[in-house]
Amino acid sequence: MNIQETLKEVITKGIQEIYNVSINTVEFQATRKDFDGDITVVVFPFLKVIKGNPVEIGNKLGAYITEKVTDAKGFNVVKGFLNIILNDGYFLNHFYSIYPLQNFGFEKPNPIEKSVMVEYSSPNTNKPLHLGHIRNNLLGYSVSEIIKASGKKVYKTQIINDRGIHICKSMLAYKKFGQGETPESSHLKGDKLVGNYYVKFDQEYKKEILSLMAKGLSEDQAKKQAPLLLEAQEMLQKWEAGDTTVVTLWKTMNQWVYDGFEQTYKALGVNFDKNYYESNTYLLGKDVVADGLQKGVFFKKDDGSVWIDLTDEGLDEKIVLRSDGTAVYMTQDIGTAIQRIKDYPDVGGLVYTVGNEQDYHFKVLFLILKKLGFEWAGNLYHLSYGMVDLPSGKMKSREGTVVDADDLLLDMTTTAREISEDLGKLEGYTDAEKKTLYKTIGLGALKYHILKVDPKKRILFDPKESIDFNGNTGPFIQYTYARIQSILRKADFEYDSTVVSINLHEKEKLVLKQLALFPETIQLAAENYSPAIIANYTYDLVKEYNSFYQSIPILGCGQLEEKIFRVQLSKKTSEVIKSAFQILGIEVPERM
RNA sequence: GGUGGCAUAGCUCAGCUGGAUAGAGCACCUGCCUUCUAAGCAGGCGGUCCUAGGUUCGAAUCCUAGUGCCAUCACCA
Repeated sequence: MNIQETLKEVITKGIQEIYNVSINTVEFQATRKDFDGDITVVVFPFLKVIKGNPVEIGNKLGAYITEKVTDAKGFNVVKGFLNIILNDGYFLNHFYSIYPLQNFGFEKPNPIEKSVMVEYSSPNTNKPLHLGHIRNNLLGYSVSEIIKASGKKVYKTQIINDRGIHICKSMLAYKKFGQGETPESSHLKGDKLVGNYYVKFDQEYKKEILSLMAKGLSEDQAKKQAPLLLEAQEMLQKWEAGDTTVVTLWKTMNQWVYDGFEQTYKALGVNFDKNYYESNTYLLGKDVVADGLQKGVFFKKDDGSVWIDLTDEGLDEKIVLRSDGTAVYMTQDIGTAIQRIKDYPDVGGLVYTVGNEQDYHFKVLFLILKKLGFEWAGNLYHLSYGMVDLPSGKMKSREGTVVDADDLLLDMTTTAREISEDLGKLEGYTDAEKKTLYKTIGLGALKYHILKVDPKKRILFDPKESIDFNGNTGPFIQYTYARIQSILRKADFEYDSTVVSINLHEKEKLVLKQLALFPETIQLAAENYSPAIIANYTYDLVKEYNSFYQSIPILGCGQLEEKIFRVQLSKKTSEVIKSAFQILGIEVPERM
């Protein structure tokens, strides 16, 4: 039983004995640093059943607790706060209960719990990945790992948007202007090459619009009648009809893009258990809609289009099937969700990592699935995150105002190299080791920078201002890890024994307390789908550790038992740093 | 206009189910490398927690109204 439960029992009993009233909750909080004590009981809520002065009640309770609870050695009362001071033995016991654990804080997959499928990335195959995708990928990957660590099996997936008018646009531009260019001939990454033609299409299309407008058409007319657009639409029809030439080109260009994406994913350190392709799923869902129409979940309008009426839920009517019987995005998403549960019957819930511009779409999707009566429909979550904007505003691929993912990753590595070379601490490292390290640090800086922010908040990214490597940053935490590794390398004595008879230093206690919070932090982060909670926890841990590190000697400590304990404490701290960063998708270096 | 999100130090952000004097980092200023890695530590400066009401012993946190920014409301994705 943990100390909080023990205290709750004792307090309940104490209040019964002293005041002859019963209470059912006790409010605890960690004692603030500027007060003496370890755990605090808030007395105010008791005033509802006990009339009296909170300080007096606090004193009586404090005395009762110190008498009954062996781990409590003293107390003080400030206003209505009863601060309880615990014995060092309590902290040491707790430490040795977690010290030997391999994956402290991680819950083993619970066989009773249903698995979760997390979708993230889900790119279009007509342009390269940019900073917005990076946020998506980092969030999706990390949330997957966090849920896993919280005790559920997780499948990572993406749906690749490999068909549609936008794909035809780059295909058409390539056909017209490509002159047989390939990634090999141009030495371009495949996704970059294809992206160039997407931009090219837009440029040529705009020219056509202008010339049509010069001939007297309105802007709207010109946009609809531009020959390039008509041709792209025609291409889409041919694709849907299975036209060999179009499909061959589509396959070729998509493969280029996949190869390019694969490189970027690898560089980012993300992966997937299962890929879905829109070209396979876009027709799914139609049967379900027909079914739902029979059941009366949907209704048909005179023109044959099928809708759902969500006005009762405060939303609008939403189309689920066009009048010509073709599927819209929603149709597909309904079908894909059902398909996923079919493919993975152990999955009991889905998480969609998609930007907050699609909040409405997912609200509707979830409602529809619920109305269709799927029992898992209550376990759908839209991991909605804020946009990554530039000082100039939104990133737009067609206008070239994007921060390219590959470029950014390279920049981060370069910065890491420059800083490392300046500091010059890598004597004895081979060039290959250094290269790996620069990547670890650069990537760590970027990932931490993005993940430490609450997902729902938008991020303003200024390419001119470099991402920090000092303060509340990834490299700072990695650095602390590396410092501890250095200590462990130098600790050339046995430090396996259990230490019992030492007086804990205040700084040691602070580190211990923070370590103890790791398991509940993982659960909290999983419940909130928030890597930011893990990031902030880790930062707090590292701050406490550094303060300890710098104010008392570890290896230089003359007293053997204390020295052993300090090494053990350091070791455990580094393990937790590593675990926490692992679920953020960030690596830690042995030296830096 | 309807709906949703966000608003905390000059800048970037924490602040768990309401609790003590609202916390970090960056920037600026002071100290600390002949002792375990100074990508660090210790300290200083800096706040009408958007505004106005309300609930409460107690509100940055909950409720209402307003303001600002963003998103969304298509037989688009």
